[in-house]
Amino acid sequence: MDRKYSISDLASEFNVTTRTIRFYEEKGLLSPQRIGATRKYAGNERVKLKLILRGKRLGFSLDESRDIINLYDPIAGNTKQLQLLLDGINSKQKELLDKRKEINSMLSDLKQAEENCQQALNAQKIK
Amino acid sequence: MDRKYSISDLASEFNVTTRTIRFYEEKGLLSPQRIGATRKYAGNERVKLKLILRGKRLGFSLDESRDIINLYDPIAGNTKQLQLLLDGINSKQKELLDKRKEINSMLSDLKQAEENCQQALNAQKIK
DNA sequence: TATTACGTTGACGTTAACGTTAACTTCTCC
DNA sequence: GGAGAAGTTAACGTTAACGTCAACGTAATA
Repeated sequence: MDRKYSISDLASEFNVTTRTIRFYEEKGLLSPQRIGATRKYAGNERVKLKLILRGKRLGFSLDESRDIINLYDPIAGNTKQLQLLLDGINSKQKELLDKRKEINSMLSDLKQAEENCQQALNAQKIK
Repeated sequence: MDRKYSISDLASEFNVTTRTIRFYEEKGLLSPQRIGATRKYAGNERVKLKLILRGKRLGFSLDESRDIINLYDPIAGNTKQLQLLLDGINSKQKELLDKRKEINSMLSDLKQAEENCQQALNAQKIK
């Protein structure tokens, strides 16, 4: 049905303030329609916000998130543009694979710490 | 051999400024030895710095990184302390699993975008 | 011996990402 | 019709994470 959302709809759905959403617009990350002065967000704008917040949780800056969003942009006219877009996508993919590797090593570090901790706890129990 | 490092050794190895390293100390994340007034970093301090920077790349704040470092702390005396430590480790593990999931969905989004882009490029070639 | 390199401690400046407050409009509802 | 509730712009405040001097000490080296 292609619903529309008010600013506070999105704010409460994603647990951010309306100030935050307006700030993202100010930075060129969102571009809602206007009914008079009031903002109205269609589905694609909602998705953008979702992408921004996911980016944030993964340590991307707003500038980076803007770039990421643009990678999904279906405009990209000529071949050169498309090639640039593809390069951007590939580079961001590598970046993410690196992050995933780092997460994995962090997880294995923590697993080690967990075992040590378990060990020490068991030693206490025996006593 | 348990080498020691100067502040600029670490700075150049990890590609940060000495200011950054001193700042981390100021925030209680590092605690190098002193030879006179000069800082000297042993292996464990070097590892801490590594953990901090990895944390940063994954979107953790310095406060969070300090907590993470403390999860590896082998002091943890009594059972209650150990249990708390274990809880902290488990909670951080879950957090990381969440991040990994988000990375995976971002990767699959990008894969989709890549295919679309490839598609469009092929369409250009045929022409 | 003077310059160059590296170290130190302040202390103030900067940027990203919002928070907060003010002053105002517009809509709904009792 | 007046009292919220939700929207707006504008402007200043705040915090984290450093950058950037300045002013100084020390140690090697040309």
